[in-house]
Amino acid sequence: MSAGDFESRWLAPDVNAVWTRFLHVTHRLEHHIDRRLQEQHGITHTQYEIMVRLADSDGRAMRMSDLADRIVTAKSAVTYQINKLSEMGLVERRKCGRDNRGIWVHLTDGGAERLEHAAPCILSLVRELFLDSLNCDQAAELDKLLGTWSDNLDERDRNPIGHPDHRGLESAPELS
Amino acid sequence: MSAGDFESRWLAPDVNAVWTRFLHVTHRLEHHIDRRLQEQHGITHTQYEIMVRLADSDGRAMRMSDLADRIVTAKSAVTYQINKLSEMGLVERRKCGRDNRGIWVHLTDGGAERLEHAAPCILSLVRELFLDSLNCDQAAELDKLLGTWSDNLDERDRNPIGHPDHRGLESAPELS
DNA sequence: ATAGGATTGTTCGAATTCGAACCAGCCGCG
DNA sequence: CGCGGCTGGTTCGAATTCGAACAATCCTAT
Repeated sequence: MSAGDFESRWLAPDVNAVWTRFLHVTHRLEHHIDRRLQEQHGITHTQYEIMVRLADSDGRAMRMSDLADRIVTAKSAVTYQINKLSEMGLVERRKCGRDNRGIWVHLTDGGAERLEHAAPCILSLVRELFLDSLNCDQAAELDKLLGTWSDNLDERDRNPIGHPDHRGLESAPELS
Repeated sequence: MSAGDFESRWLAPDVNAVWTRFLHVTHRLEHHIDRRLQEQHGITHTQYEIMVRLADSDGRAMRMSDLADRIVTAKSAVTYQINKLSEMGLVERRKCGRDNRGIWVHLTDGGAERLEHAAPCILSLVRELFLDSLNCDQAAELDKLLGTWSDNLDERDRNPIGHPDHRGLESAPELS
């Protein structure tokens, strides 16, 4: 926490510390947004995310599974949330002819309206907390990093069993 | 998703898209690590985090409240987890003389051992997914960004009611 | 056609999280 | 002293999440 400490970290930050801070900041960000969203608009961050994803999609609709993938939760959780949103009238289930088991979740007009009411508020929050701190170069750099991480995860998911070409245990067992 | 699309995003990424990707990657990372941790070591990511924080602290001990702050969850959730870890014998509650209501959570020897068993595995995972993709400059840059975001959150928490000097609604109401 | 295998969504019970209410023990001020 | 206000932890009930099991449907290859 001393100035010297900070200075040295700035120049060559401990990579493990970066991961720790990443987790911490990430959680704080989400927690903050979630709370704000519930207090001022009566919806969860998950629900908000679902509605945003729907609004962004062609025909304001998505399949359940695709939603689960985007939001990164269990399918059952999506079912649960869609039930809730459906009861609130913000969302609607419709069968789509092609695939008789598939279901399309549609954002209703009410849902779109509700979203348009909430979005500016939380977008400005995101900007203030997150985006405004990025200059153009940093945004590009971060975007690139996100892409790399995403690719790493993709590869992992494609080949779930531990990489045979990577024995990961020869490196530091320290706990920081 | 086309090559041109990617190219242009690389050069001048849409800031809103950066936030979206950030959320997505963040969730995937945590999900992945959580699953691995449970499958191979029988503990939750939260539990792991708690134990790491304890191991990193002086005397391998922390106060409940401080833990709640670090992990960023409700105090009740910490109580719950500490009960669990305590039943598993990985952690121990002790009163500290000074403040009769305060409680110090200690990492037991068993806990330390368990942690030392799990840590290399998940550290190598974190490296592979996250850290190895950072060169030195990027790590420094990211660290700096994390600091900024953290400061933003600090200021927010210090002054919870919407900043009077910031009217956030004049900007784009688009939902992407 | 048709059996086997994958995919889609739901249901169910268990685990976890949250917030609000609550009980102490600390502190400052009369 | 002794009365309010704070802080640290717990308890409780409600909300949410997860994974596994299930049912229905599609797909592919014989």
